[in-house]
Amino acid sequence: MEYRYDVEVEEVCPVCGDKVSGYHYGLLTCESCKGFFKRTVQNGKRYTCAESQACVIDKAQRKRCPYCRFQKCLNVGMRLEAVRADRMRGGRNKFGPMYKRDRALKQQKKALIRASGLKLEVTPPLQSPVQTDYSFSSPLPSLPPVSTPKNTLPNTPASITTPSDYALYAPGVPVPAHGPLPSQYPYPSFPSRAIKSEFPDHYANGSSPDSTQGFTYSDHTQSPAAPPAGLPVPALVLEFVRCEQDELHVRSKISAHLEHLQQDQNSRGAKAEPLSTFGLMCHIADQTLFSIVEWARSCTFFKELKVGDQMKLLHNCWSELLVLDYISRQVHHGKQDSILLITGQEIELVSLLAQAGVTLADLVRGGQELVQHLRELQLDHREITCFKYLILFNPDVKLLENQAYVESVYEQVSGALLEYTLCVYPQHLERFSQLLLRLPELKTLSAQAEDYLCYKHLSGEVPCNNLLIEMLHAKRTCI
DNA sequence: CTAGCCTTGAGG
DNA sequence: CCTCAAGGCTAG
Ligand SMILES: [Zn+2]
Ligand SMILES: [Zn+2]
Repeated sequence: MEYRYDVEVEEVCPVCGDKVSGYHYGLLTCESCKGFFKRTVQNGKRYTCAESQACVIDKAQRKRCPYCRFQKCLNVGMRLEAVRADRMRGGRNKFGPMYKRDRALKQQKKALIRASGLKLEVTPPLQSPVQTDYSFSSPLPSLPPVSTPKNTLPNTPASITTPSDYALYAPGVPVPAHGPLPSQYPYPSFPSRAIKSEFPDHYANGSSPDSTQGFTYSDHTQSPAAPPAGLPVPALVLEFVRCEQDELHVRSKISAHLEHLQQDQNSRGAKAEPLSTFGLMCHIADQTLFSIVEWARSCTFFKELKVGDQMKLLHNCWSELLVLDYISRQVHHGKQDSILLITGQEIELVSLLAQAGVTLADLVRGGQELVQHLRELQLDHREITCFKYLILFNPDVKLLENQAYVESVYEQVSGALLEYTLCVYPQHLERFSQLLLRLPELKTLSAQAEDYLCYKHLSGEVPCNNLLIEMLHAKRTCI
């Protein structure tokens, strides 16, 4: 089998099935649907359906019922805001970065499917009596196979089903199918004018988990100093460190995002109330979460999993990873009476505790205890990295397609961490278990933080359209 | 109206 | 520079 490098799995227009010509108004569509959507929105067209508003739209029949065609355009997520009111040509709009992310994801998915697809031909079907060996051998890319059930259609994003999945992985939010509306144009959603519409007034359907995050394959060179004891750092640990994101890079991205937010806020004049401190914190957490997801998707082992399993793992541990990020920053920060934000800002603990309610104050105090404990243990950045993997590859997550793989990764990481702690502190045999005991504490904290966030959300204090809320939704039924 | 092809122009 | 999604144009 000759392999062409880019076997472009012929992408198809989600509206009519014709050939895709690029991203148009939020997603990949064909040229004709692009034009149709533009004409319709620019001229404020209203159509009516001669049948029961359920006409089939395909390449052959798309001309028959513009009403149903436009309806389908909206349903698949084409965005009214991307049609420009001023008809300005050229340039880029705010969807640019999103398109980039979507491309990166599609490419990654393709690679994943290819990898597992190839494996499928060699691996005997299910229940291999042979214990699969997932172990990590030294020259790195001996990455474990991911078994794939045969019925997976490479072309269908079968694993993307929930709204939160969509927000995470797809451009644009699909417009929920309203009943037969007097007008086809969706109602303007909330006064959440967080996202400016390019097209004026009542057509706007403001809702977009907009993010300025793009993919970065950071290849910064860490200098892995040999541990004091002179023993070699386990290869796995080195690999983990190599995959780490550059903190400064993440910081600058988040700072830029917040700056945008601020500008947006200002340009809207005095009409909008200024962003509260809590709101600001939510945005910071949200952006941090984006960077965490980005990290996970590009990290060793994780990217080998199928998207469905990736989602389950992330839904399970996002808050722990978020709290770990916070905690490890404080450990590194090293000051008792202030906390350090990812943006580089320092906040006095006293003033924070004074402003915070009881719940938040308890949370912060709980966090400080854990920080103190970890400082005493002299937790270093390599161990933090191992923590991230131990949290991500939680063997307790159920209903995974590749449970054994996740368990195996967990085992290997904890083995590597043990080895590492012994090579740094050969005399301190307790250290490994001391470290591991912090994980349940961290889990407790993160659960409390989730509860707190949920409460704040219910009282309407969390800014809309963020990944934070999507993640809460994914795990809970309370909202 | 439709849809293929053309021109623009901000962002990288 | 180049890219590529936005708008423009015009036969059919
Ligand atoms: Zn189409
Ligand atoms: Zn119809």
